Amino acid sequence: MARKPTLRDVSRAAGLSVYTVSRALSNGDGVSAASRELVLKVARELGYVPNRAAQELRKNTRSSVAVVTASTSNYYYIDLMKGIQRTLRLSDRTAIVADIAAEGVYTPELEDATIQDLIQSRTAGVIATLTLAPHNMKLLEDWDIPVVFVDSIPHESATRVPSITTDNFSASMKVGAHLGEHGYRDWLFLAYPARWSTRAERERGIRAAALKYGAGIEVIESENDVESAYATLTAYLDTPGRALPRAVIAGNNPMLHGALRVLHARGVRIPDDVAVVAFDEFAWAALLDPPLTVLNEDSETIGVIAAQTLTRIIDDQIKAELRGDPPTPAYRPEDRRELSSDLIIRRSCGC
Amino acid sequence: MARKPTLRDVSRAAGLSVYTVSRALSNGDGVSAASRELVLKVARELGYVPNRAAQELRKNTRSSVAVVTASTSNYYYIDLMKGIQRTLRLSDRTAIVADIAAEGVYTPELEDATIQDLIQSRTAGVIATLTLAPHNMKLLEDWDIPVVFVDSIPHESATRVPSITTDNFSASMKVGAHLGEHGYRDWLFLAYPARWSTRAERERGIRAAALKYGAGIEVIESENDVESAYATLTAYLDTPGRALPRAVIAGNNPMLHGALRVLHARGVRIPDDVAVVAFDEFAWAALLDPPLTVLNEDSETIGVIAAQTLTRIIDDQIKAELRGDPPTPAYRPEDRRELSSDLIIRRSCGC
DNA sequence: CCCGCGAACCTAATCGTTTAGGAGGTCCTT
DNA sequence: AAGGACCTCCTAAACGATTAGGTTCGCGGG
Repeated sequence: MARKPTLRDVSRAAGLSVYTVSRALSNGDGVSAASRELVLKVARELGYVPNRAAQELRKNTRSSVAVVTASTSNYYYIDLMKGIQRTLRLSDRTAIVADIAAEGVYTPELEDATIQDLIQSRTAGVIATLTLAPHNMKLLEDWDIPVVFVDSIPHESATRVPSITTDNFSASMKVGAHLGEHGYRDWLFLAYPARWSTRAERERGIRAAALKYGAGIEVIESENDVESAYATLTAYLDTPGRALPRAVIAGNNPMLHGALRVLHARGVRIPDDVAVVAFDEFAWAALLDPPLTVLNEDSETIGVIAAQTLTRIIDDQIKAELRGDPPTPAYRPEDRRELSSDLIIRRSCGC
Repeated sequence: MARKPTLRDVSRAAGLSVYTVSRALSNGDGVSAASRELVLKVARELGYVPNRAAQELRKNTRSSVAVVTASTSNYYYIDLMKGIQRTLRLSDRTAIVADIAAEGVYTPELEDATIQDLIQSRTAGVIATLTLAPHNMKLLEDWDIPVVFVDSIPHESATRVPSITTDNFSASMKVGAHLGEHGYRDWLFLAYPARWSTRAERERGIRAAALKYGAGIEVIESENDVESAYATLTAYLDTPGRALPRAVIAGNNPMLHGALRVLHARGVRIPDDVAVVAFDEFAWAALLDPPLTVLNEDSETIGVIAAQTLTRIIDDQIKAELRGDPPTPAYRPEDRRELSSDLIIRRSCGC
């Protein structure tokens, strides 16, 4: 098309003012049935499609929500995104994913740049899967952009911000208890960085369980991707004088993947030589060799709840704005939800 | 913040016109070093962030690229997206994923609505992972929105449109040949709908191989998700008088998942009772029980190439526009790329 | 001393919408 | 017949940026 048709083109072709055309297309009143029909017909013939940038500029609205993640190699995000997308579709919003990890590695600069970018595009809201830097939370607050945390919780300076998480402490206790009941007394927790707030809770739960069952617990930390997990665990096991632990607890999906790869590479038998349990159930867990005992965080549901919460806050904001009130996000205490999760017992624990 | 600072606010605070401020912030010339510094300082103090909707409207540019998919439950997309994101980041563009499957099921209406939505937001370009309806291709063409296909190829009415695919025919031949050399003579191909053009190629290759090795081949089709695959295969096997095939070929990732679940549920031993091979290598394939023999489509590379191709076309478009030429996407014949792929032989085939 | 030129800056139009504030016309009520 | 109440439709001002086309001013050359 040489020049894309605009409202004015439709207006000229229909012999009506742009006002009437606009109203007709947006289903507003103040337009006779005849005019509306004419407008719709002409618009169709011309192939008119409204320009969203112009609409958003004029109406001061925005239609997309950003999901901020790092390390998309985490398969857990698939289900999460599914839940989010499904829910957002109901209110005609779209999700864009903003990954603050380049080549798999997180950098604070990239986090800052990403947030800046989100503000530039005046995102309607943010769903964050990891704890964001306080100054970035401040920025989002300044611009009245609501944030909902998922899985991770916000930095303590932002306690009002909603979060949908699992009760990671109890969950970890369950994991530890199961290991303890198997009689294992020598555990290794393969953890990811504390940037994901779940890390601390999970470690705390595991440690509490270890204490209760009189088990020894070692915690090692790796970057949040498969390669790092592989390297970290290998280095740990290769340290002279170090014996295999009796049980390995993988902190999340990438940690699990890395750990399984090193155990396979070394010909270690699971669960006979070492038992393996992990967080974050995912589609293939039951089909692995052996089938994996994992904690079932229902991440699709978490995604749904997060998206619903965010949607509600955004809608409230819009209403407030119409009333002439400031569009400060109205967070409610009950938006901080903590779901429980079950241990799905399969074979890798020794059962 | 009560009212978000705009260019005008910065202009007033700095005592300079909006023109000067705009030029200073966008690093243009015609501004003295002193003024530029002042502007930057004031902008920082006020927390000014440009409004992208206004910029895009005025400059008639757009910064995001849409990835059109259906059925995100396909794990194969993770690597693809990784490649795409990584590449787009280089040119300051962002990817938004537009899923044209609601609750996992594809509908033509949703495809139309999605395309309409992409045009409304004046997307810079589209990466399509499945064949789009001809009228939607027409629409995108009318709006000068370049499209690059990935994995699938476009409908025959749009032969000039680029596509980055694997050579599915040869690949399928490899799969079939390997099965043939194992001496298996009774194959079942679990396929997804032909909306993904790979389906036809893959079936053709398998059939050719079956012919060559004198094997019997049955093809059954399911919707492109795990549940459907499970149901379809179960129904097939439950048909009275039907025996287990000697080899199952899973057409893609969801088909594989469904198939493995029914085989596990029935206590069928792999590869002793039936051999399993699949398309689309993915992260967990080597850790399954047994480790899976799969075709290695390097989907991250495909993503990179697709994003590079699209980026180049968009940049050419922008240049053409600056010259005053029409912004018709300049597709080149060499943009139709077909990569080869290897069979990764593990254990599920009987090796 | 005057002219010309370039740098620095400004005014105002523009991108494609939405919408406040009227204007004109029809029709009912009294 | 006059006054209102409604519709329908229009004009023109936003929204927040970019930029074409001036204007002003200082300075160097003739």
